[in-house]
Amino acid sequence: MLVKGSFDPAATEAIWRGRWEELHLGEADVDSPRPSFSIALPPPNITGALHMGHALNAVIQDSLSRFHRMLGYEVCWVPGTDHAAIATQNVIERQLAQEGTTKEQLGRQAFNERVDAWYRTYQGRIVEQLRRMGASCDWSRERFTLDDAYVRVIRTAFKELFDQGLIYRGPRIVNWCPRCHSAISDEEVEYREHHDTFYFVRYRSPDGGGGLVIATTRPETIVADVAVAVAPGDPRYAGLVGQSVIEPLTGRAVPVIEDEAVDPDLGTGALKITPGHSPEDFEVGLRHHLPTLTVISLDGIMMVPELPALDGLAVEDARQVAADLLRRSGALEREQPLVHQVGHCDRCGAVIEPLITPQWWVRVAELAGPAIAVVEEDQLTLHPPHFRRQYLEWMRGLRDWCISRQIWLGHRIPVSTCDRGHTFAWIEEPESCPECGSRVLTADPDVLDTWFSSALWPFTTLGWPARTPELQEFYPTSVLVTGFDIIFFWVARMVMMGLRFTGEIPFRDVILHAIILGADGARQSKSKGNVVDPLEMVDRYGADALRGWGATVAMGTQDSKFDESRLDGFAKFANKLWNMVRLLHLIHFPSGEGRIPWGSQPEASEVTIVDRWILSRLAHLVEVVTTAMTEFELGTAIEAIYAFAWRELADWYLELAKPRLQSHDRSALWTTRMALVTMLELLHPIMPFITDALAEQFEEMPPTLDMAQWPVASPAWLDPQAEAVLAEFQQLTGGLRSWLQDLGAGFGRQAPRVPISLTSTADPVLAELIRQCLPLLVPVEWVDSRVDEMDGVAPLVVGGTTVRLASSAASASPQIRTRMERELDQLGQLRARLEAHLSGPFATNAPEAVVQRERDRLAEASRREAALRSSLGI
RNA sequence: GGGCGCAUAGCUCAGGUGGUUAGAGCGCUACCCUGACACGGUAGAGGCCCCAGGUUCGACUCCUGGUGCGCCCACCA
Repeated sequence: MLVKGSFDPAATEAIWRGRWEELHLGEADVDSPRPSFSIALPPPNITGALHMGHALNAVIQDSLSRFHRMLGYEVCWVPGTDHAAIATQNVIERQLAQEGTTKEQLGRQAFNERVDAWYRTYQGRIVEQLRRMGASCDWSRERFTLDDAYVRVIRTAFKELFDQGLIYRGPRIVNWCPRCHSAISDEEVEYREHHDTFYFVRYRSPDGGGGLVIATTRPETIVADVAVAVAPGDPRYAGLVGQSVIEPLTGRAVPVIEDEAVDPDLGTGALKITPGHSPEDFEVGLRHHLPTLTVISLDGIMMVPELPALDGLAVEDARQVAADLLRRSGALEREQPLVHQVGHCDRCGAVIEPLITPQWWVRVAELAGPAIAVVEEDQLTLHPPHFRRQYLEWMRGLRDWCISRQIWLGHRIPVSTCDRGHTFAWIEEPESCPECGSRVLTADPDVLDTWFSSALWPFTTLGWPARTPELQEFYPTSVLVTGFDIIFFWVARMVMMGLRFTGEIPFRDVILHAIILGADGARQSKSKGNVVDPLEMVDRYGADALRGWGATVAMGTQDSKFDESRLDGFAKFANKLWNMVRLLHLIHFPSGEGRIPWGSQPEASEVTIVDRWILSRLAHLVEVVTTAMTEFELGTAIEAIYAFAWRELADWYLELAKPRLQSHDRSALWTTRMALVTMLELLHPIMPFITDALAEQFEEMPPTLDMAQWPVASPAWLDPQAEAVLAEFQQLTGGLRSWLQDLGAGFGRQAPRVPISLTSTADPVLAELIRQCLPLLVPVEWVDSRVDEMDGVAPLVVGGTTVRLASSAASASPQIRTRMERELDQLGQLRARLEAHLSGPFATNAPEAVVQRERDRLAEASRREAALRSSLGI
């Protein structure tokens, strides 16, 4: 198995995906006595394949799932996909446009077939991508927001809200997208900066008097004005309030009114009121019981038969024409450039046209209250915490949610009206009116906002509205992991709906992770060509490497540029792990297969200081990783494991233990195995493939580490003495290596060893370690010369230890001399700084421990300085 | 207009209840194909931790004010 000296991710991953499936690893058992841990996967939109943002999302959830399995939880991670009505429709419409056709030409049925084909393709792709990344979802519970059961659930939820009066239909001003030909919600409006013209237009009095001047960016809507409003008490217009002025395009008289919404400092302080085409004006109109006029069609075309010059024009064109008309009539007094924000459809980019149309609304005031309370009371926690405030402010300022869409794709609004005017919601499509029995029914033509169905996801996937065992066992879910861009679209609404329908929060913790940008720093999008396919990354670096990357960026608070080099680093790490286990494996089985045995536990007398050191480091690691994983800090966890595995276990412990391992030293074998296996267990949630493949090389392991118990370190392993000794040893080794490098000493196998002598140490344990182990790491050999016989030899001083290069060549080496002089210089500066520091107020004000540390450093510096001086003969 | 986040090595990013020697990956330089690994080893170069004040014995870290970048919210026509 480990014959090859390099890790082959593709082969390993295929094997382990198969094993996990055979073990039904992801399948949750509702009857399990274990405590439950559950996650509802944010169902990816089936608008296309997954990108690196989805990969990150899946990695976090899978790591948490596996971690909790190891902690002994029954884990239920429900996967699925979202039909994403308006988004998918747009994608397919764009595709049709490229083919030179439209959905209308195609017809409903052919269009639907097209959509189904699309869904089939991408559903498969998405599931494949998740599997390849190692996602241990419960595939037996996979859901799609358009499947039959889900449809029924949505109707149930809708009917309930409808019957309770929380859903109503009414003509109100909405964000209308003329391109999508549909209303959209406030959240789907994206504001962009526009550089437009501010037109100052005079409305005269009926008697020909001066009247007043209003300022507007939309002169084409003057024909729909029903009033002019000024701020209450504005002295400039005092005489006009209650009078009329003449709208200058068609000459209608409109009243001058007062309203608090008018800011006297803006424009001229007089505001034309156009309730049919402006949300603010609509409100003013309601307050003053003004009529509404509509002059723009659902296609964004002017409808003003009384003014043929404008009639039939697109809004943009009509604006120029209207300005022209006003200019010629002299009513346009002034024009100035204006920078302001204009709403666009976030799906297609078209400019939003506020229009009055009948739509379906959710009364959110009643739903928002509990959703605010659970966050205020910390029943539900957002991570990172600054999102809490964002959530609360949005929730508090919430206006009714427009949930009807006039598009083809999506869940139908389950409402019909009979010919006698009875309107009712249903779950199964009815044949007759439940009130009067009439069989002449008209079904509502609209479909639902995708987010209405998404809002029900966490409990619907567990079987709601039935009181299923799944719901009992796994709801509320434990944690929700999603990108912070959909906190309002989705998270907030799930909280409202969850509380409404189940009486419980839908999840306890919400992890809002970064959005992954393309390497160019822009949002990933197909049109920009900066989308990275996770599968491509898996093919190139392996799934574990991709997951390692995911762990490091998991809790970033910013958008994160995708950095492929991080995957490269983790691919190399995986290879390193492979070889670390291979080292031990080759000792037991030099030429074949076999499982590494535990061997017997060593006697205390067999345990060396190096063994004690690595176990102490291991104990720290268990502590750090456990805490980090519990707090969702995957980045902290993997960095700690990486540093331990490579920088401590491989670089130092294994190098030092090699000869003992080769002679089958009981303590070395046992310690190596303990360190390796524990490290693999800690790493398994994040990098499951390689860790399972390597754990399999050991005896007495479970079929997968998911079934292993999360490691607990023995407190007895903590060993400050061993850590202190090794720290000095490491420093000494590093120093010696530098010197030898300067000397040009060869490190090759046949290179001659440089003679050194140990002239003093404070600590006998350290002395023994140095004698035994230094030559394992550095090409040196011990000679026993007395110091006074070694004229001018170069000393290396670390702590209480001095090692001398016992060679005249060494001391004569100009590089060594230069290095010594440089070091002496640095030490002088350091000493001066420390002395100054310690003689100042620092010594009296700082805590004793800190001061003592500085004193120790000063002593160390002085000692080294003296040794160098004597050696340099100065 | 309000709010939030970020500014640290060439690039992408960690980090710190304030302690004087700030880290990782990738990249770069030199040497080494050393019996687990060249997807490797060793040594190294590279940082006024955005700027200016303040608090403090001590600030990259805390406070205030700037600057720059990004995001969210908002009915200023």
